[in-house]
Order: sequence, then C-alpha cells, then structure tokens
Amino acid sequence: MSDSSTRRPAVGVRDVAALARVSPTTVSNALSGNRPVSSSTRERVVWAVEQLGYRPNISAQNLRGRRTGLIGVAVPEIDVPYFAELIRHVVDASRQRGYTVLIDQTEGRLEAERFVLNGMNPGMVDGILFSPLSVDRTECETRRDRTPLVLLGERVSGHGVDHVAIDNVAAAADATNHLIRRGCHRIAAIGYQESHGGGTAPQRTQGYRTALRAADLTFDPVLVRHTDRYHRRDGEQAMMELLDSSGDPDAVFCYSDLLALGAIHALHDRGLRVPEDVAVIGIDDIDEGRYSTPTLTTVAPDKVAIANAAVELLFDQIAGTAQAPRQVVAPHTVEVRRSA
Amino acid sequence: MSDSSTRRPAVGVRDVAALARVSPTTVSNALSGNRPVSSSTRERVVWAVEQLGYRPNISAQNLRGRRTGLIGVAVPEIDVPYFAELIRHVVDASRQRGYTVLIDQTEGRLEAERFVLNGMNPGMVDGILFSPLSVDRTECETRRDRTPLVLLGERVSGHGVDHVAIDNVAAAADATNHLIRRGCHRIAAIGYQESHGGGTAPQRTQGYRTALRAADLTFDPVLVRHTDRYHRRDGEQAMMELLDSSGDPDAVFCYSDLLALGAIHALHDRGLRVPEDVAVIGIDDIDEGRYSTPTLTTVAPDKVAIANAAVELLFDQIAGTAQAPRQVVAPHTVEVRRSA
DNA sequence: AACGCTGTGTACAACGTTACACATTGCCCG
DNA sequence: CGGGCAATGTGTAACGTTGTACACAGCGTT
Repeated sequence: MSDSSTRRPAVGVRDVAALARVSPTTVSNALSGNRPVSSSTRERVVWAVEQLGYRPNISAQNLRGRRTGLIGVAVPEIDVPYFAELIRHVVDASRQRGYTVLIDQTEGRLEAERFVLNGMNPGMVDGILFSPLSVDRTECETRRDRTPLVLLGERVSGHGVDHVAIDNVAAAADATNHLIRRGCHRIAAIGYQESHGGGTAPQRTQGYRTALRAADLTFDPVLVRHTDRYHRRDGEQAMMELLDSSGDPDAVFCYSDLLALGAIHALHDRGLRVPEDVAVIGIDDIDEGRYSTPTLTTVAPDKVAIANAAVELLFDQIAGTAQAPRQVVAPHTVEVRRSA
Repeated sequence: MSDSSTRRPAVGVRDVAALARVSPTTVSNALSGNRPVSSSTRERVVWAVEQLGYRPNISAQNLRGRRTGLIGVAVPEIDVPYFAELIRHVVDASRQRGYTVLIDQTEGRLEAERFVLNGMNPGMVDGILFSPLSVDRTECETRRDRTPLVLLGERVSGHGVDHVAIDNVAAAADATNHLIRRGCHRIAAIGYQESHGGGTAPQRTQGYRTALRAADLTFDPVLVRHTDRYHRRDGEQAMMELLDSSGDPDAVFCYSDLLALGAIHALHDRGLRVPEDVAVIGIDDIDEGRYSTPTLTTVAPDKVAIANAAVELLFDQIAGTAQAPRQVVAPHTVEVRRSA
C-alpha cells in the first residue's frame, strides 16, 4: 500500500533550525547545552523539536565526534547462565554511564575472536569487553587495533592488557579444601583442559592439585576428567565416565556450575545420593544453583564487582586516562549449600 | 608512556587511494564490488589496504547509506534463560545476514519500553525485535517512529504490527490437558496476571480455563496464583502460598519454566514428591529443565523457528518488501519428562 | 570616549564514505 | 574511417552533525 518505507522523512537539524528561525548550530547548542543559548531561543528550539519529532542522527554524531556510545561485549555463548548474568551487570553498569551494549557471540571460534581483537568494526564501538576462549595471550597483546579492550576471566599473570578476573588458583583451592574439610578423600575434578587458549582451566587444575598436596592426598589422574565445553551435558558425560571408571570418587570439583549440575544429574541417574555418596561443588554461583536439587555449593565470583571493574577500566581507556595495563582481582567466596 | 590514545591515525579511503594511485571512488568500488574495477587496479588497492591496515569506518557508511548493519533486540531481562536462548538464535540468524545484534534490557520499565518503540536512537539500528511487558498493544500500533519493528511473544490477535508468537491459548490448554490425562483433578496455575500490558498471561489463563471446562473440572480461584515476575523465586513463593492455602492441588501448571523450577524447589522443601504428590509442568523448554530433578515436563516453543521468523519479518520490513502486518504463529510441542 | 569583555548567534568546514554524472580510452562495426 | 558502445576511472556532492572562527550587540571600566 503505502510506499512510506522507501522514502524516509529524515528530519534533521536544518529542519528544526528553519522552523525555529535560528541556525543549525544554535539548535545543536540548545540541545546539547554545549554552549549557552538564551532561554527564549531554547524554548523555540525545543518547541520545534517536538513539532517535528526530531531525534538527532546517531551515525552523524558518531562520524563527527568519534564516539558511538556503544561498547561491545564478546563472550563465547550468551545463553550460558554465567555469561548471561555477567552481561546483565555489564549492561547495568554501562547504562549508568550512558552507554549501550552490543553483543557478540564468538562460540569460541578463533576467527570470531580475532575479529573481536581487531576492534570488531572500526568506529562501531568505543571499547570492548572480551571473554576469550581460543585466542591466546600473546595474540591479545600484539594486536594492531587500538580500540580499548578489557579481558574478562583471563589469567592474571600477564601484563599487556587490562584484566578482570577472580584468583582462579585460589578459587579452585578453596573449592577443593571445602571438600577436604568435609572429609572427602577421593576428590575428582571435571573440566580439565590443556593450556591452549585464554581459558581458566589450567589455573583451576593447579589450585586443585595444590589443595590436594597440602592435605597429603594423592593426585590420581583417573579422577581428572577433560571436557571440551562447560555445559551441563559435558558434566553429565564426564560424571558417567568417572563412575564407569575405577576411580570411585566421593566428591567432585567441577570447573563450572553447569558441569556440576550435569554431574548431579548423572549421579541421580545412577541412583547415587548427593552429597551423601558423592559431594559436588561448582564455580560461578548461577541463580539456578540456588534452586536445584540439592542446592548447589559453589565458589561465587562477585559478578557485580567484575562487571563494574571491567566497565571502569574500559572507560578509563576510552577517556584516555588509563594507566599502564592493570589487573583487577575480583573477590570470590564459597557459598555452602546442600550439594557439598 | 605513549600518548597514542589521544591521537587516532584514522586511515581512510583517501590514504588508500593515494598509496594505490587511484581515486577514493575506485577504492570504494574495488572493495565493495559495487562497480567493476580492472583486476590490476583491484590488486593495487587490496595491497594498499593491507599495507595501511585500512578498515572502512562504519559510522560514515551508516551516515552515507542509511544502513547500520545493526538490529536491536529488546527484552525484559537478558539473564532469564528463555530470553538468553532466544537471543542466541536471533544472533545466529542475524549473523547469517551480516547483521550484528544490539541488546537492550528494559526490565519491563515503561519508560525503557517507550524508548524502544521510538526506535531507540534514530539511525542506530535498522530494525528492532521487541519483547514487550509493560507497554500495551495500542501504544505499539500508534507509535510515531518508523523504524522496522517486530513484536515477540505478544498476543496474536492484533493487526497493527508484525508479530511472532506461539499460540499461547493452545499451549496453555495443551499443558493443562496433559495434567488432566495424567489423572490430576486439582490443577493449580502459577503466573496469573491481570491483562495490563503486552504479557501473555491472560491467554495462558484462558487456555487453562478452557481445558478445565472441557474436562468438566471446576475452576477454583484459590488454585490460581498471581506472580509479579516469572522468576524461580516467584514460583517458589507462589507454591508455598498454594500449599499453605486450603487448595490442596495435585498438579501445577506454571506459566514459565523458571516458575516451575521454583515450585519444584518449594515442594521438595515441604517434603512432597514430584510428580507423585504434585505434578508440575512449565512453558519455555529451557535447557535447565532437561537436567533438573526431576526433569521438567514443559511446553516447548520452537525457539529457532521464532527467531528465524522474527528476523525474516524484520528484514522484509527493512528491505521495504514488507506486506501488510503479519502474524506468525510458531509451533509448540509438549515435552514430556518426569515432573508431570 | 575608547576599550575590551561577555553573552548570544551565525557561516563554514570537516568527520569518511559512496552515488552520481561525467571523462577518457580502446575497439568493434558499419 | 568515423560513430558509438563498453569498460574503466575520476570529481563532486551530498549523508547530518558539531567545533571553530567570526560577528555584533550591550555594557562596565579607565
């Protein structure tokens, strides 16, 4: 019917200016408050703006001012609860500063992560929050693009780029120690991964081993299970394998809450009780764990602190007031519930 | 140290053109393929591009071409699993078409939803996928902004705007009928809401009542519990109230999976067995329900179909090939697991 | 009375890109 | 051999906004 979609009215400053009988510059100043404008003029301008339903064109502002008001957040998977919850806090923190968040889902693909390191699309975002998986540290540090970047969840030992993360070694040790104090002797670990990318697995393995050693428990490779991903199904599968092996664990430390919930599912399937037969602890403190059966004992990273710190570091970079690359270690606590 | 953050090199077409000894226009054509360019020239251009690390400025392209390559997705809460999973599919579908997704979290705030209806920031997104909560239908239809818009999860009876949703009345009836076939007589409903906004609650209530009537079961208002939100804690609380009342239900139809999981949690707390003492069914088919204890019987909307249909409708509008406003009804199925 | 300041408004240019109209060449064909 | 067409390249003008430099009035100060 109406051909309205092809023709865009595109009311701009010029139209407003004409209606208000002032110059475009004055309209701009009146709206931005960038320079003083007499109140009578301002009234005419806002009146004209409302008449015409004028809204400034963001792309033009971006082009002129080199600021988009957008920050990109790149995570492997949006629908992993930990990331979803983290993103929520990032969105909140960003909105407080007048920024909108753009989501990129890498699924851990190297190509997608390289795209992120290159600033996504130039001029599209003012800065990037990035939770890497495949890409390794040196690649993060040697990138050519100058878009402000803050790494999330990465290991804290490097020095080239801003970071925010919990102390993963300590977190894993805390989790393992909790199981030890509970009286467990055969403590399995689910989520082990070779040190290939930006993942946190190696540090968690280290914390696990350190805690075992400190308690004079022997490290049994049979009890350490690799998983490709950190989903429920991976935890379920690893737990199955663990039960089918001769490991005979009385506790499991899972590298994520989803793994833990999958493991609990497998244990129920096999008719084993949690925590009586096998205790389970995770990491992430996702909301789901507060309502699962049994409720999930977990290591809780302070997600609000992580999000706030990351956004703050990023805005320091954007504002140009950034110091030398900083590493923020966010606090974590052990949330004791029923599963361990 | 380096003051590099303040000075941006900002390599543009002009620089590439100079190095390749051609005009900016030719560079543009060579890269976009918009018009033919001799292969020798193209080679020089791509060489120059790589030399300089040139990446076209998105804002400038947007300004020139009135296309941002961005679509906005506005949902109440990102970290509600149903939305997180849906967004994931939307992101996938959008990427296939070369689009990036911008997230807006309204938290159901009227003000935030009005902002969405007004096209967010003009020129910032090419189109919007919107899952409304507070804003009502007429407000969606009378908006001034011309940004392409597709509504998600809204009721399908209206005609002013493109929609994608499951048949919520039928879905609720299917859920209720499943409980009835199971032999339940005292079927409660959790998630009831007055018809105030864009929510789907009224239709689900209607489906619930229809199914009861068809089975000659009496509708007992005591068994219908209102909740403000659809979170686990709301389901838990409502279930508690239900158990404290004299309703004595033998089954519960929850308007979302999170409500159902909260309800199950409450039932466990009270020492009741699911489904033996009280059967529970939800809607959403979130991944969590496949691993909960017991696994969750639920009505499964085809999220992939919803996402694809929504993106397709939106792109039809963006391309200007849109017909009269269309309503797409996505399929749903009952996923029978252990909880009912 | 001349000076300079403040307060207000304007014209112009530029951000980086691409559509458009035009210019140039070579070559086929009548 | 000249007209015309295809193939390729270029200059110009926008897209809509805002920073900068400038204009000009009013007014207090020396």
